[in-house]
Amino acid sequence: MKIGDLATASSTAVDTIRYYEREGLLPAPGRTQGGFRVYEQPHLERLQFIRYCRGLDMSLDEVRVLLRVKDEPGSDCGDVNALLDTHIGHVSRRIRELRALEKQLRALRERCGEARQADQCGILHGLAAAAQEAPAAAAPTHLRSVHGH
Amino acid sequence: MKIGDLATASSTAVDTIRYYEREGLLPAPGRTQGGFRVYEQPHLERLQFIRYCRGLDMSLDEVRVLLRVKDEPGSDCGDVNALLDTHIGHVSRRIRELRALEKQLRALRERCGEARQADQCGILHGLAAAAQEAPAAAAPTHLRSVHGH
DNA sequence: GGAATCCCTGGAGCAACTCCAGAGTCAAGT
DNA sequence: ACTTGACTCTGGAGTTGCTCCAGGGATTCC
Repeated sequence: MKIGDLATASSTAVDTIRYYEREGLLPAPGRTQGGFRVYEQPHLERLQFIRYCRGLDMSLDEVRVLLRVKDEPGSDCGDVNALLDTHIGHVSRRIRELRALEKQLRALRERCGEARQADQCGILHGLAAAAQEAPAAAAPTHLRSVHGH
Repeated sequence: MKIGDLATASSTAVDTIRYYEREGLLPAPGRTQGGFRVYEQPHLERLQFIRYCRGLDMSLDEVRVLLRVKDEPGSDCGDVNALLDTHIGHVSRRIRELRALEKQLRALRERCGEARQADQCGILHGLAAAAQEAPAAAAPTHLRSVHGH
């Protein structure tokens, strides 16, 4: 199958497939005489594995670890367990952060019921005051995504 | 004050301050004869406002909207309310996504109690099977961060 | 006046793609 | 056989919000 077929079969953009190849996640496939990539079933399965892991919010580096263990059937899967534990930790921390954030945002939103003049907007005032009064919290303390830091 | 003082006072990296200036979030300050930036109190307040909003996980584009309204005291703050509502929506959707994700990950983790040979690892098997059996879910359906799409 | 510390600009690099231009290849229809 | 249209190729730039140089100049302190 050609790259377009693989893209359809895996619901992945063609550019993303080529990107994974450059990144060493997918092995370089065969080529036609004209230079088109030709994929087989194992490529599809590997790609689906990668996409599924990405769907679980793993980074490509994390996926790389999984693939490396997967590629050596005799190896020990301790790394996989550890990776998953760490990843679960990241996800639940991020959930806690976002819950706190949501609370803050809802409190802020309550300060301005509906549109008025900007200089009387409770939200803008609230933000300005909070920025002054909470200099420690003024710097972002939480992670942007589940990965990071 | 010079850029380093502003950086200290706002817990912001010097590079970040220059970046905000390039991005038009902070007005270009005065300069010494030698070309050093010289900031006044209003700069600090504006920067703290920006950093606080970033701490609330707003994008710089969102902050830009807030600042624009803030800069025109007579204007209507409807945009601010709308922005906050949208942002709260993003955050709570992201929380829901991450909760579902956490559940999936914990279920997966249960499949391999401790380290064994990779080809018998319940996690790797679970991932491979899920990738096959859930072709619709194979493509990431959720957002990476609270922003996106 | 010399050293240490600051500051300047411009550009590259991160993650994980996405989108483009300009050129070549392939399959189907006539 | 030839044309058309859809597909594919490579290489490079753009995205977000910074961060981290290198190779200079400015200031300040002793």
